Amino acid sequence: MLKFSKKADYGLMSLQYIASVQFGEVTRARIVNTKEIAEEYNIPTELLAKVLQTLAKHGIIESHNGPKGGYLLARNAGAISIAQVLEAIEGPLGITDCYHEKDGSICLQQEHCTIRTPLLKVQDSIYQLLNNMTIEDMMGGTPLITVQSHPAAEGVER
Amino acid sequence: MLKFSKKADYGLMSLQYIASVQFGEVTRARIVNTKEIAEEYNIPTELLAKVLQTLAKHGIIESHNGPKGGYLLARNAGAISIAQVLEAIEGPLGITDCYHEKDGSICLQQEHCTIRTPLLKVQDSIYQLLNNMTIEDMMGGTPLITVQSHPAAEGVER
DNA sequence: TAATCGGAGACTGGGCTAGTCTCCGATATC
DNA sequence: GATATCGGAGACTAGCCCAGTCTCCGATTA
Repeated sequence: MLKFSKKADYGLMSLQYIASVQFGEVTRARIVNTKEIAEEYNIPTELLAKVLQTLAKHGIIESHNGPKGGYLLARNAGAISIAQVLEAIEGPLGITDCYHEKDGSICLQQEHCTIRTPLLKVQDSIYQLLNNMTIEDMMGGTPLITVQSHPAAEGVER
Repeated sequence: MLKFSKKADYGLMSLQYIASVQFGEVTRARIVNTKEIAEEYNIPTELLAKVLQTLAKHGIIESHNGPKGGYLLARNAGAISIAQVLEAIEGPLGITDCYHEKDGSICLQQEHCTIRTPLLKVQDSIYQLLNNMTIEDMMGGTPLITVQSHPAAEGVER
């Protein structure tokens, strides 16, 4: 449940990669193109292209056309939150349908719905969480860590 | 993004309703059946039946067969967390596929994946959030509140 | 001018969600 | 004990959306 789309994963990986190349100390700062990222992470090139185009359209990265073209972060990695990336790729956060009834569809439960308000609090909390974590925060991540499902958290502890 | 399934919504609404009938002060405590909840919230009866069966199978509610049968909360509303309900209905929490590779499918990005560890922290935070809110907490909710998308939270503020 | 990049649209297959239908077993009531 | 009312469970379906592919275009650099 509550899964990110693959596009979102790809987006986050790409941003993390671009940031590491652009601001990392290992190699000299340079522009990064779609193909390079796709090969690095084994992502289908043309799908990744769409993701990066979306991020560029939302002003998260800058695109540069032509040979030797590619992408650069539009602002510092510490100024790009996960929430912004997810919203760009997956659209606005909405735990429940009724929080953005764009298509005019009306919630049949609306008349007696009692979970709308409390769930909105949950949604806002999650949003804060995602909005407070940035690409920069993600860059300390060590690859190839074996991860167990969700360790501690079991039952209601209050 | 990050949307609950309708089944999850239905489950939460039902639990809230059952709790209000079972522990509420308005009417005398009584057992509640599928049809009653379905009519109250305009939910397809047979779909709701499946949801309730799932919740019963996970020990969140007790089922009683036969005429005058129905459901009761298996424990106090304060001891049923949203996380438990969602896990019963939608399966284990997994922000990203790689956190439960049951089907043996291997993440192609695994070799160089750098977002796995940081995203796991996000996931755990969300889990804590959902695990700390209970059906009882949801029962103060006022129906028919008009809700704007997500008000405050804008940009990265730290 | 040609090669290399991003931009953008149409298109497709597959899986999942939401919902329906049908039959079965359990049990309260008369 | 017969019957009506409940939950239990499985098969089935329509539709949507995600993931991925293909194709063509425009921009830019060498």
